[in-house]
Amino acid sequence: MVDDFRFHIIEKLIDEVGSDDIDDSVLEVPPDPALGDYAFPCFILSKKLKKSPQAIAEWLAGKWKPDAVIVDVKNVGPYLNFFLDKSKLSGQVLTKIINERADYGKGSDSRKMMLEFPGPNTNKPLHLGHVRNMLIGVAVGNLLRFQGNQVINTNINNDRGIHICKSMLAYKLFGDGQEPDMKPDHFVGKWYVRFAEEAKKNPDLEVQAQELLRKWEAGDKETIDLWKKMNAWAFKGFQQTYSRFGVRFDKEYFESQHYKKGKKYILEGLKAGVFQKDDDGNIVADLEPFGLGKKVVLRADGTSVYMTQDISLVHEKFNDFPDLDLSINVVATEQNLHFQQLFKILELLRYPFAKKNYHLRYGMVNLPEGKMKSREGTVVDADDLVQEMVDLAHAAVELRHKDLSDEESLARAEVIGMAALRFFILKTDPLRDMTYDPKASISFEGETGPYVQYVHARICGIKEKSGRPIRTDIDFSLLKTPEELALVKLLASWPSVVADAAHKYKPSTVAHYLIDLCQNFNEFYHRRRVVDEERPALTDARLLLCECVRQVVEIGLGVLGIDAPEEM
RNA sequence: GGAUCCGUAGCCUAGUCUGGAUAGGGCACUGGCCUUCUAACCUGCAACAAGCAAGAAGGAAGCCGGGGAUCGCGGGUUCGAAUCCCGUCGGAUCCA
Repeated sequence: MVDDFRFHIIEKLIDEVGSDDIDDSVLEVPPDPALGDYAFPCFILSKKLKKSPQAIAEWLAGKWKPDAVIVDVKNVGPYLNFFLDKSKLSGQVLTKIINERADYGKGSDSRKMMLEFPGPNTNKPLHLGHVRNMLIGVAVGNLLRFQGNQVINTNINNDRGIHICKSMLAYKLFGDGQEPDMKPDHFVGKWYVRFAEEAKKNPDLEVQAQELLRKWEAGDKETIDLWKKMNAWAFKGFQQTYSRFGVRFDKEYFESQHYKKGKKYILEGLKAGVFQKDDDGNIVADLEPFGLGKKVVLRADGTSVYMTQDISLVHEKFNDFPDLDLSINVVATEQNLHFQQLFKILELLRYPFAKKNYHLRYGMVNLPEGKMKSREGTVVDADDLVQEMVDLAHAAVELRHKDLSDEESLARAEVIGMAALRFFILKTDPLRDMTYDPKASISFEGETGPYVQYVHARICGIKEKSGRPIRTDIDFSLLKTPEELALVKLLASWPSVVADAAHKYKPSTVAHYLIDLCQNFNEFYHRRRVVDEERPALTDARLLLCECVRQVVEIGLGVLGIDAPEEM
């Protein structure tokens, strides 16, 4: 909770029983605040002292004298429970928040990190999987930055290969040179779908696509021009989606620019004996000793595989940013083995940056009907999804406010709809597979983004209505109801919560914290009146508490990439 | 066949790394909190007074209550296991 209080207790514990068994982690928070603010379970001393934990708790409770900070100590069964001076606790926590403002909970890490996401293919628009990828990428980036790190956002554009040639071929054959009449990446995707349809009727198209790829690799001008034109459409469309999701990149990589460069690293590795040639002439890495199988790193004909390119890409990254401490790839869990192999190969090649890579994996997003399959047309498009959420939010806003201008109403809908989507995706542990159920995701009640936003707006409303400034010279002893103390404790825990979330790359931890904080706030709000003309001192104290809750909600939402509106 | 991840109420989910007090939320279900209308004859509570009790409709980005869990299963370690270890079953993903 608050370190000062913790250390105080631990120091005194060490005085009593010695430092052998006591460290920072022995204190717990009791399940019910009525039991105490901190607890020391006496089991661990049982063996050494040859006494029952109950007897130890009783003995320690008898020896402990209340002081200015710990006002009471009680033994309950095998636990020794400590009661803090509540007004000292509130004073310390709320003053800290109000002084530090948006920096409350910021960490002091100072590493330089790179985050890579979402790595789109330029032959079709972004889909639901990319949505999860981007939301996790943005949120984890925010988390790491909030911990004090410098974070470089990068993106690898998979802009070459057979799949790109397929949409190119379809456009070439049936496109009649037309310009996009829709969002340009959707336009490109349309030709990819068209290719699949036509290829079913005419298998020769597959051969023609291969031919087109050869021409592309040979640098055929007409093919390159078409490729540039269609990729430009794709990028233009992606850019629109990125900006709606608040995604921006400091550095973009393009597969087409480095896919050939990997070859030399492979040949170096072959020379050094890290790789071998197999019977077919492929160059392979034998990762059997590490339980990772055998992996082809360069085909017999000298063409590259994904692994070749990825080795090359890692080189580029660490060349561009030599002082990088960590490079994080945000990629779905299905690539797990690939990254394990990649990192092991980097290690075998003895690259200095071998251990500075991390695969931040996340689970699949399935639909209630099962897996998304582009061939069966069950892919949920990212742009459609966003629009659907915003439209629903718009309807909800219109329902509540008839007198808003269209502009204001749409702006609110954007903020609320995006919050609903972001929160729905981010509140689940990234590692978990999740089912995207449109019906559940569009709800604005329960554990949702709008629920959290509403608390923020509500507090802004209370402040406004009170017509009073936030004062810090309040009487903290007035905050004594269970609801108020629960809020103070939750606020106190924010720094450790957000540090933990960053450490584990888990935005979901922040989402759950916010839900908890908001539930507690609403309970407080319904049970205790904040603005009370008759009791100005209490009003000031509660207003300060509200403002601190608001501040932390704003920070927390910000970390998740969600706006905190003052009205909604 | 091998590897990785997952298994917690009807459904979704936190907690698992770092073992401790009744396994925390949400959805759905259910009872209430609010507003309006009807009735205002009788009866009851209250009685200084406002009122409450019935029925119907509606509303809520909010609150309170209720039911609902062999923490997949079996074993082990431990004073203590959702958490650690072993085995097993089921699901997802990747590799072959």
